[in-house]
Amino acid sequence: MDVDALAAAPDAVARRVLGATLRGRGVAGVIVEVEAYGGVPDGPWPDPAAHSYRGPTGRNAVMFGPAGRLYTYRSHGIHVCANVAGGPDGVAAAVLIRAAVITAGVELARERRGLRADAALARGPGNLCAALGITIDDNGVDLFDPDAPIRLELAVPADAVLAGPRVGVSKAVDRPWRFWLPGISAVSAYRRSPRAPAPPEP
DNA sequence: TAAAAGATATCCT
DNA sequence: GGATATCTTTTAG
Repeated sequence: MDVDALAAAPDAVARRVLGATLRGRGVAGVIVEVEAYGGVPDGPWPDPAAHSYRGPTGRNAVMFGPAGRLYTYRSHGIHVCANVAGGPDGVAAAVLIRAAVITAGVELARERRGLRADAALARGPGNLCAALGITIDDNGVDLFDPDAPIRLELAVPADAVLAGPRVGVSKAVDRPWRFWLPGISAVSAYRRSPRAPAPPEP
C-alpha cells in the first residue's frame, strides 16, 4: 500500500485510509472513521455535498491536486478539519478524517484538548485536528514526505468495515459514504444536518 | 460591498 | 436532545 493506492474514487480511497495511522506533531492515531467527498457535476461521481462540486477555488484547490496531500479547511470559523486528497491529479476527491484512536503521545493530546475521556480526544473532525496539532496552515502538505510534519502510514485494508450516511451534510444525505470500524467507542454518533430535508416517513 | 451558508462543538434544558 | 456561538469562504447585487 502506497500513495498510488489513493488515486481512486472517493469511496475506494476512504476504505483504504480507514485503519491507517496518522502522525502529527508528537501524537499518532489509528483512523477509525472517515467520510468520502469529491467529484464535480459532470464527473463520474457528482457529489453536491463536496466542496469541489462548484469547481476549484482558492480554498479547495488541494482536492483537485495529486493524491496523498493534506487538505485542511476551517468550519464555522473556529474548527479545523483534515482531509486526505485522493484521485489522480486534476480529479477532485478527498476523505474527511472524522475520528481516530490515539496510539502514541496520549499525554500531549490530552494537554492540547484539555483533560477529557480518552475516547473523546480525537472524536470529531475538529477535535482530531486539535489533538494532532494540525492547523489550517498545514493545508497542502505531502503526507508521504518523510520530512513532513504530518504523515500518513497506510495499512492493509480492514476486513470488517461499516458504512452509512455522512454526518452533518445537507445534500446527498442518504449516500452511504461514511465508513467506520466496528466496536470503536471513538466513532461519532450519527447526526443529520439540521438543514437536511426531513427523512421520509415510513 | 454585503449577505448567507456551512463536512462543527459545546452548553443548556 | 436541542439551540447557539462564531467567522471564513463564496456568491450575489
